[in-house]
Amino acid sequence: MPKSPLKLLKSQKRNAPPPPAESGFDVPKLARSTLNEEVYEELKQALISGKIAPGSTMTIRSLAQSFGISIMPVREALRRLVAEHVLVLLPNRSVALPLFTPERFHEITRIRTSLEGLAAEEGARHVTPELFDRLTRMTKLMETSPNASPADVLEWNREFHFGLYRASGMPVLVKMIESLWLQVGPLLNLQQQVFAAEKISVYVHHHRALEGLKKKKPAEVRAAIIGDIEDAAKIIGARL
Amino acid sequence: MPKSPLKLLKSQKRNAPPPPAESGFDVPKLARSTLNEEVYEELKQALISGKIAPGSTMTIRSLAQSFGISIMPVREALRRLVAEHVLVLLPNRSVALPLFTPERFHEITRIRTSLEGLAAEEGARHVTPELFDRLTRMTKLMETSPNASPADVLEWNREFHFGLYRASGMPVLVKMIESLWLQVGPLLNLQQQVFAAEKISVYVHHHRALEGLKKKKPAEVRAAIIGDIEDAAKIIGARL
DNA sequence: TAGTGTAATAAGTGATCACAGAGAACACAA
DNA sequence: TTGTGTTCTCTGTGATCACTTATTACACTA
Repeated sequence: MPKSPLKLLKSQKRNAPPPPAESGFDVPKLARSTLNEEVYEELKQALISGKIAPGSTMTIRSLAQSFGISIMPVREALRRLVAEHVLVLLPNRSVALPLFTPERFHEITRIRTSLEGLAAEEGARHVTPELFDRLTRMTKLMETSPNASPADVLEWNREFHFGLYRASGMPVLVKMIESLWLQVGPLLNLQQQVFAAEKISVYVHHHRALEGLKKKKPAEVRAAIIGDIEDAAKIIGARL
Repeated sequence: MPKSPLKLLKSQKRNAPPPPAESGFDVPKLARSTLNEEVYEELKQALISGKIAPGSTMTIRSLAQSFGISIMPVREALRRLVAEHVLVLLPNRSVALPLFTPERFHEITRIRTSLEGLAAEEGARHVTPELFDRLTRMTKLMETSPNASPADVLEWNREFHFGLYRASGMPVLVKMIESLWLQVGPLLNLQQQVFAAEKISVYVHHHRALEGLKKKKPAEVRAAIIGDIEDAAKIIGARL
């Protein structure tokens, strides 16, 4: 089991003396974010961008040292990711990014079709013209940017899906789908690389969804999103 | 916003000198459980048994004092429950059991029908004769125990549902459903009290499910479970 | 009496320390 | 060389302390 050193961010010590002067006005900072949230976001980002290999373990202390902070915020961030099933607790009580078995992947795909199908159908019922334009723009962006980085394409794809899902007005559902995307995060990256390499286009499903939105047929939107998920899963599933 | 004192358990201090002798054999203790897990389980139990009122806030220190331990395990247990959306983080960063709005309840019900429908249908495909017997027994138990405590009935009902769901062989799905049940936990208790008071029987759905299992018609099992969820939700939804 | 500003208290966050268990490294014997 | 036992290090868990922020209480003034 490889151990990832994970030198993500070498920030300065926190309890070192404060920066020299800091004279002048402070920015309002509406929502003071805590250190553990920053670590959480940082780790999440590392996961979805494929910087951490599935199966690798990580220790609290080494991460804390990489971040240049004490172990407390790292501890909380890791436990949160475990609670969200993004990381798993090994019997030794150390945390690891779970390995993807074909069974687990297949199961998550089935759950995704069920949940995202619901979100898509309900989102279709509440779609506004502005949202429709944004979704169209995202799809165009993906199609007409052959040289875009996989990370960019993934981000556009994410915006397309979640833009539609959020329109459902079902925040709990959206959170659950986000959690599922996080769990398949390491694979999404692989998926996009395969797509880019083999020039596979799954945008037919996006177009079907847009069509369904225009015709105000929520059931068609649902079918299109499910097709999108299943087609992508077929590619990845074959490579597990 | 009421503050629940929550005197759950007055255990002895942890870092007090160890018990006098402890001579004799220790039980093997396969999985050494940590203090934060115990607190987590304890709080979970308090939630599903309705001991904590929705909307009430709780503080780390007061809980720690109730348990007679330091704040660390309580801190981790609370954050875990927040990560699982059982508790919410208020803007003040204090935690609370969320209030149930009709919208949230309705949304969770829709998600439940989607997810539990899937689990029921898939469970029906893998049901064994032994499991069928157990499910039949649970239903009989519920029907023929007019004086059973609501907590007992809830437990039997839970075993019926999750026994079926677990047969699906989809552990991720089962975990997600468990999380949803936890979120509606405070209402499940209310529900059972209403049922007991008004002698409402929802067991027709259980019988339909058993029938579907016997006839090997997974789709019918799905429909029965969805009917069960929606009927129960109708009762509760009307009282929100 | 009502409103406001200040002091006192409580609570969450982060750092550090202490401890116990697991794992690795190493030395010694067969 | 291989197996075994011991030691040492590493890691997670829990306790305690320090700090900052938010809430409450209280006193003073209009």
